[in-house]
Amino acid sequence: MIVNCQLKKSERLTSQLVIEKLFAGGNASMAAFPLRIVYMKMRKDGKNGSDGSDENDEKNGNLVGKPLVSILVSVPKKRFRHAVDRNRMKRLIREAYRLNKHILWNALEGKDYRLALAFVCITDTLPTFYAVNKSMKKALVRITERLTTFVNPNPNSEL
RNA sequence: GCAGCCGGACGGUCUGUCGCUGGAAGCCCCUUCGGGGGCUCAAGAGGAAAGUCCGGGCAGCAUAGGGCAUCCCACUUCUUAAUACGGAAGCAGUCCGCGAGGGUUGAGUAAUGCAGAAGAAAAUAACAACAGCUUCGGCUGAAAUGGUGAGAAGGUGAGGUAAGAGCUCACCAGCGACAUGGUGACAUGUCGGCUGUGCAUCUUGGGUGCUGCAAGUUCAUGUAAACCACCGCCACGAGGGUAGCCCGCCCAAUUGUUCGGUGGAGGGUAGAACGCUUGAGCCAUGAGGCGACUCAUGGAGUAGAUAAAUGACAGACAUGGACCAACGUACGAUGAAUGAAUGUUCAUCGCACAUGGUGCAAACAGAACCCGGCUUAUAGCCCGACUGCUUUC
RNA sequence: UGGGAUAUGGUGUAAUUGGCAACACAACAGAUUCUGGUCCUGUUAUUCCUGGUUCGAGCCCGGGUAUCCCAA
Repeated sequence: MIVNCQLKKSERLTSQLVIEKLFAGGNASMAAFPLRIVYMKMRKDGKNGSDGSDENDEKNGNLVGKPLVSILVSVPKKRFRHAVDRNRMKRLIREAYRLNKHILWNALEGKDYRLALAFVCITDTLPTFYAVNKSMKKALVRITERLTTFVNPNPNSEL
């Protein structure tokens, strides 16, 4: 199989420090209707901050290391009151990303930074999978365009 | 057949492609030898997982002991790990339903207090009206009638009387005593005196430590102000602790509080592992019991995430009701023919069933330490008991 | 996930064993004025919803709904 369609636990964003940094402000964000996407660049060699330095030291010899992109999915309780609907929305978003992640990964091949992504749901009604899939494709294409055209859209991440 | 009521069971199935989570006794690759990755294999949400209304397990802290207060519970007898939450079978009242049934209330009232407005009066009754006497001002008797109110001194009828009254009698409601039946709540009968309603305090009986897996344990990182021990100085005090009070107990003029110093111990932050899933559990059979339930025997059985897995897409089948099609069967209505008549035959219409096709519907809802109960939300379907109406025999 | 609290006009708050739902501001209408403001008068409530206890419920007791707070 040429296109990698897996989405493991290691590609999920779980560190509280990185999440706080991501939502602290100054990071680029964009809306694609059912979703709002916040993303942030991180240095690949682990000099970005104190978040993962020791882990990178451990795995320097390993070629795999950390994945190129870590993601986070968030569905607020205010929009969907029932846990069933929240779970379904998260599953739809995860599925759409899983099937379209090759767009980003191909663009990031050979670059010297990694990416942290957050998908936030901004709709009140449950969409179909087709709608989510369509807007996910559009959003990922737009992100790759931005990354290639603007070399440094986010000066905060260098500090 | 239709409508209903009570109890119980269930709450989609299968295939393909791509994925997620933890596990393994397998195989392969990498390795700093700690481990990591891939393949394969079998497993992976509920009847309510929900609300958090109760209780228990489990964990930590506290705790010599006793009494009172606070707080909780309250028809009876059982039942459960569980006093309270609950469950079963009953008792008494009340409301709804034609009924099967359903809802709801119920420890006691000896004492004390309160009961707005209305009303004469809300409990030592007397406004109008009644009766007797009268100097016509009133006095006396009595509590049936009127009006107010949720509630007006047991109710109805008869006797009785100046007028009246449980004053007397019969029946009824309530209270007490006795007898009988029942484990009991109570029921029935006899006798007695002659009886207001509601709430609270109260009385009686029983019970009650606090906090909750973000509990708690371990590891790594790491060093504050709170805490403990010792020392010092100035000032104040005779007591302090024991969860509210008292007794009791413990410490205490060699002390306590405040302040300063030294030492011990380790708070916060970010993280990993354990706790973490076999539990008062489930199913079957037999026995006991009206029943809830209990006992015995046998059997099956890997959800365990942590910014939080159990999914996405495509298709098939089953289920439900809707529409359409043609034909068949059964029933009913109308019309025609025939016949003295029941009837028979034909045509049209309606309805039901079976067949095929089309598209539709398919609920409520997602484990987070575990368990039991309750409550709430639920499309549809099945089983059993029973009720009402209609039809046939 | 585990604990806990609240809901009263448009807004902010009251309401004493349970007994006529009150106050301020705002809005609207009227009156006053040549007009506007001030002042005066009036109107605006199914006490979050729904059952129960009671003669009577904002208050007491069940069950829902919504909002908020605390604990890493």
